[in-house]
Amino acid sequence: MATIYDVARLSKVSAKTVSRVLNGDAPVGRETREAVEVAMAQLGYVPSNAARMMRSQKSGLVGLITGAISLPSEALQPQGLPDLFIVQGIQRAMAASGMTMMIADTGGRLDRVPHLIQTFLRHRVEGLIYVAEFHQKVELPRVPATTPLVLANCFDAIGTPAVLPDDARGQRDLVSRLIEAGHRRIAYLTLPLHMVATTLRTAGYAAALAQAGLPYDPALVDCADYEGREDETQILWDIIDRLLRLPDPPTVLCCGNDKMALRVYGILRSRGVKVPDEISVAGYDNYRVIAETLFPPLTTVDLSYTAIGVRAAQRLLAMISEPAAAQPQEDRAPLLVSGPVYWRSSVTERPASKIANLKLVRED
Amino acid sequence: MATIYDVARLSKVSAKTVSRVLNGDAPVGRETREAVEVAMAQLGYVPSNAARMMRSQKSGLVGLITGAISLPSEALQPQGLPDLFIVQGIQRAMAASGMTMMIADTGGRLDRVPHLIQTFLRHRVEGLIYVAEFHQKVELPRVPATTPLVLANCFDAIGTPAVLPDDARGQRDLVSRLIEAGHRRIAYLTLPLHMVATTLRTAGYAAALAQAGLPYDPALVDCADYEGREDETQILWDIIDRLLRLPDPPTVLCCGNDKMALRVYGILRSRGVKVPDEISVAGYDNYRVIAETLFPPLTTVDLSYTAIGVRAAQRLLAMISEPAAAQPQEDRAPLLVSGPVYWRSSVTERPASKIANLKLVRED
DNA sequence: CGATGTCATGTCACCGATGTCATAGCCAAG
DNA sequence: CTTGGCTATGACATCGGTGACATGACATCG
Repeated sequence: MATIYDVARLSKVSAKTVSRVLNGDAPVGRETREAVEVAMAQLGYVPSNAARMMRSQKSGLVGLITGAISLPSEALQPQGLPDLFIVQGIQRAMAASGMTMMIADTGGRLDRVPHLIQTFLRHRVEGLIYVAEFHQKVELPRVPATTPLVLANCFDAIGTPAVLPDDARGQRDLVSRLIEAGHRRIAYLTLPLHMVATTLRTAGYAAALAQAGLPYDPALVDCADYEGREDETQILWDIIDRLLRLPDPPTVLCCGNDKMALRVYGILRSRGVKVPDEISVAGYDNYRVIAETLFPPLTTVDLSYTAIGVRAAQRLLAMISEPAAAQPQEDRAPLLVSGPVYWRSSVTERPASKIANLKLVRED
Repeated sequence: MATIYDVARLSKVSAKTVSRVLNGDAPVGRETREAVEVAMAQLGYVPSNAARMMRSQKSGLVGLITGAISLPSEALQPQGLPDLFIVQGIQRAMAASGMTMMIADTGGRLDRVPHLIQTFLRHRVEGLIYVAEFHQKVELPRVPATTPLVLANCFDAIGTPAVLPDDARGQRDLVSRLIEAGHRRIAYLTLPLHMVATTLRTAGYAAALAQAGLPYDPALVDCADYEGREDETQILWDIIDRLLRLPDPPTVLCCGNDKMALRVYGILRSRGVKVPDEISVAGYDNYRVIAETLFPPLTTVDLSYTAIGVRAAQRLLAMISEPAAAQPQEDRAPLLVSGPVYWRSSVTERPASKIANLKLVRED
């Protein structure tokens, strides 16, 4: 591959002048510049970042580590989608800033992370982002203090800057909206209890009720997702059965995520309960493939993973450009990203009170 | 950041000896090695890839370009998932080979590709992979012949090495399996006609029928996806309505993808037609969030994007290690990747012939 | 016992850019 | 006519490693 010296020779100037043409950091005579440009084009010259980096000590690189790492359990949903959306968001923001991204994934093995970080450091990345697959607590190996690190969709015990979904607010917004629409008996089918999102969203659910002066009825809240269990559909079926038999049954089922809502649709359908005429259903994630395609389309909360990615990237870029130690302490707090409620026809505006109940009787 | 000279000074040897410890490419005395290792640890030394690259002329990098680029139309499904799975596969294979991946996405703008390639060339990537979002024909700017390029999920007019899903075979396998299960009237609801996958899968559908000696009935094949049209659910409804009213209606609906199958479930449900008792449904993609979560779970064809990614990476690695021009011409042919049929309970083994028909009458 | 080979290590140039400093030409101000 | 300032350019060192080659100390072999 042609070097700057080849270009210099061909255009009969010094290498330094070619460098000046490349970087435009000093005046270059018009004719000289043109001659150099011709020579570069003719040779197909592409400057070497490696050489440039050696002098300038700036790599223009950021490293991204992703992977399905969980601290508590190893058994997760085998999806791994959210992190990919986050990656897209990060990529977008990084590209806009002129940074090039190096990406590596752990393939689920936490023990590989140190090695990946090492690889990135060899390339002298100017910053690192770690992306988790779902909102969780992580524990990463220390990275040199000179290399800024941002956590996306996760946080750690030592206060590393993080960007997180605002689960509490999302669920609260949704439930508030349901209450506005006239719903009073709102069931909440949660994701596994050990998940951070579950805790936060349940709090959001409770907050919305409290704000509206409605009672929190424990009978309406149940964990409906025991990941990996064979009989998960059966569990969900039983919970729905129990809810529908309540003396004062819910008029809407809030599901832990859109995927659960999809399953709920199937169960309700096989019981002959019509959505939304007889009971409303809401999800979480705005997982469009499901939410928009389901019939009727699903009311849900947007969990904009892309936005989390963008914010994480911006946060990292700020840390890179700033004098490092100059981070005010409020900047250490996690940044919460929230998305809007998407109101679709799976929820009625004026709930049909007890029709679901009647239906239940007919079914039996 | 500490350099090799710092390590050399601290451990009282020459820089070259430190280099030998690092690379293990020449014998180093036991004590010397240990002293060097101690010094490296003490200084937190991380070798600079840039410097190494300058001498060795090997970057250990591969570039990956991804993005929602379509040649024919700009209006696509806003999903962008497949390419991300492919990226995961590539990443996995690359990591296994010791390569580091740089990734860039086009954000949908084809005109950015040259710039991205330029960036990669500056980093002296040893190879490039271009990943498309769905099976399509693309037209990329020329890259220097010295940098191998592989296309994943797409192909071009000039025979660039490619890795593609075997759509024809996948659909043929599925339909053959349906025929084995006793189905004779198999409807096929295709994706948009301009898509490469549609042409190939329709051919696969026809091939399976031909192989079994069954007639190809044009009345059973229809395009059910006019992307972006407002009334797409209506179109699908009308098609299903027409199919169910046929004198000899289908016993199974093969959908262009799992997402369409999800929509079909909704329509059938609202018509009171039971799946699979009254009619069977099959999808394509094995999009697990849908296929496994739907009730009943969906029979579909696995379109292993991850495998496409792995194969593309392997192909690129082969091109990198080989003497380049030594590619036999059969290696120029696209590599087709096929996945298995996932047989789930949305399809009956012995179809209930005309019950769907009766149902239709009742509904009216 | 000298020739040869292997081990362990060092010296030095070089990879391809850029930063620093020098220099030559030109023009305007003093 | 100097002098200072600006433009346009080049010489050279340097970034942090590695390749080529050299060297000294031993061990082995015929």
